[in-house]
Amino acid sequence: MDEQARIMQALGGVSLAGHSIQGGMALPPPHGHDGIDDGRKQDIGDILHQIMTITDQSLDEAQAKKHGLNCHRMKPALFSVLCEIKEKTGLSIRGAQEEDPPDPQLMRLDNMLLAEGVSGPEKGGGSAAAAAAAAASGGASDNSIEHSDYRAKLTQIRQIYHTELEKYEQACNEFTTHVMNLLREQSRTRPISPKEIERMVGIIHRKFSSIQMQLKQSTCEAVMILRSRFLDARRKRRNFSKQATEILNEYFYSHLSNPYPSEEAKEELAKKCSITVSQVEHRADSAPQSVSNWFGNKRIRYKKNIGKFQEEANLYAAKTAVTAAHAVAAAVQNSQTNSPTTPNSGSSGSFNLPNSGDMFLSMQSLNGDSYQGAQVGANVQSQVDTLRHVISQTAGYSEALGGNTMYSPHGLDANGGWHDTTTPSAVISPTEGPGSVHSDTSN
DNA sequence: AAACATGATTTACT
DNA sequence: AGTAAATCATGTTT
Repeated sequence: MDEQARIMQALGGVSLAGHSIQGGMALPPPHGHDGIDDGRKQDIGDILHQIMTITDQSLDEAQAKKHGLNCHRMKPALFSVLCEIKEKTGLSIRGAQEEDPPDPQLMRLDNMLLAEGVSGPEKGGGSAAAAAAAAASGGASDNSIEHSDYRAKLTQIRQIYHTELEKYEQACNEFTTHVMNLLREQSRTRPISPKEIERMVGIIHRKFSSIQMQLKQSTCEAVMILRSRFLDARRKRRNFSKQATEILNEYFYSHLSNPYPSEEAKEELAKKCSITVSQVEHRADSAPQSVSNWFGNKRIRYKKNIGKFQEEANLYAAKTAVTAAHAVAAAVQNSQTNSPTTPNSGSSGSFNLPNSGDMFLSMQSLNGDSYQGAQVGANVQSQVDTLRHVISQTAGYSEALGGNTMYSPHGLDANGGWHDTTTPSAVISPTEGPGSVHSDTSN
C-alpha cells in the first residue's frame, strides 16, 4: 500500500499545484509601485500574506484565520479578482484534457479475468461446488481431486482479487469525497467550477484505476501460473478407463479393414467413452481429439507389431463375433432386421478392398433375399471383419467357408487394407490353436 | 529403478 | 484437413 500513499501524495500535489493559493499564480509581492492608496494596498498585501501562510500553520490557527478572512470586508472584491484571473487562465488549463481511450491493455486483462471466471459472477460458491463436483463424479476421483484443487486455488485467487478490488474501490471513494469536501471548502475562498471538480474526480479515478490494473495484472499472472501448473498439464496424460478402451478396441477390431472412424463415429465413440472417462473436460473438441489420438496410436502400433496384438485381436473378435453371428443370423432370417450391435456409421459403406469385397458379396449371397442396401451391408461388413478374423484363427473353418482368400491372419491388411502392406503374412501364422474360438461362429 | 504401456504432441506429407 | 511416424512424458508393471 505504499503505492497508494504515493499516489495520494501525488494527487495532493496536483491539487495544490493547480489550484492552491500558494501556486504559481500568486500575485506579485505586495510592494508594487508607489500607489495612490498605500493604506489599501497594505491591507491587500496583508490579506494575501495571511492567505499564503495559512498552510504553514496549524489547523486551528488556519481555521480561525480563514474564518477571519471570510468575514473580511475585502473578501468579495478579492474573490471576484480571483474569478477574473481564473477566467483568463482557465481555458488553457482545460483544453488538453477530456479524452477517454479505453485502454486496450486493461480491456485485455478484463477479458481474461472474465474468461477465467475470476471477475465474473461467483459460480456456485467455491469450495462447496468443488466438493460437490468431486462427489458427483464418483469413481473417477483422481481427476476430480486435481480439478477441485485447481478450483480451490482459483477461488482463493478470486477472493483475494475481490477483496483487494473492493479495498481500492473504497479507498478511491473515500479519497474522492475527501477531495471534494476540500474543494467545496475551498470554493468559499476561491472560485472552483463544477467542471474542475469533475476533472479532479476524473484524475483521481484514473490514478486509482491504474492501481487496479496492477492488481488485475498480477491476478492474471497468478491465474496463468495456476493454469500451467494444473489444467494446462497437457502432457500429463491420464489413461483411459478400462471401459473406454473396451469400446475403442471393439470398434477398432470390428473395423479392422478400415479403422478410420468418421467424424461422427468419433464423436459417438467419444460420447460413449469420454463421458465415463471424464477425459479432459473443457474444450468441447478434446474428446473426439482423444479418440483420434487413440486410433492414430492404435493403427500405427498395430501395424508395427501385429504379433503383439494377436491376443487382443482374438479377444475382441471373439467378443463381437457373438453378436455379429447373431446379427447375421437375424439378418438372414429377417430381412428387415437392422442390428444396432456395432456403432458404425453408414459412411464406411464403400470400400475398395477387393478382399473384403469378395467376402462382402459372399455374405450378401448368403442372405439371399432382399436387404436394405447400404445400411445392412455396412453392418454386415463390420461383422464380416470380426468373423473373418475369428475364422482365420481356426484353420479348419477358413477352408470350410471357402475363405482361402484370407490366408493371412488378417486378410485385411494383406491387401493393403489401409495404406501400406508391410509384410502382412510374414509375421504370424495362425499356428497357435486356441480352441477358445467360440463355436458360435460356426453358425 | 528399469522396462514397458500409452495418451499426447510434433513433424512432414498428401 | 487428416494421417503416419517419430517422439515425448507420464502411468503402470515388473
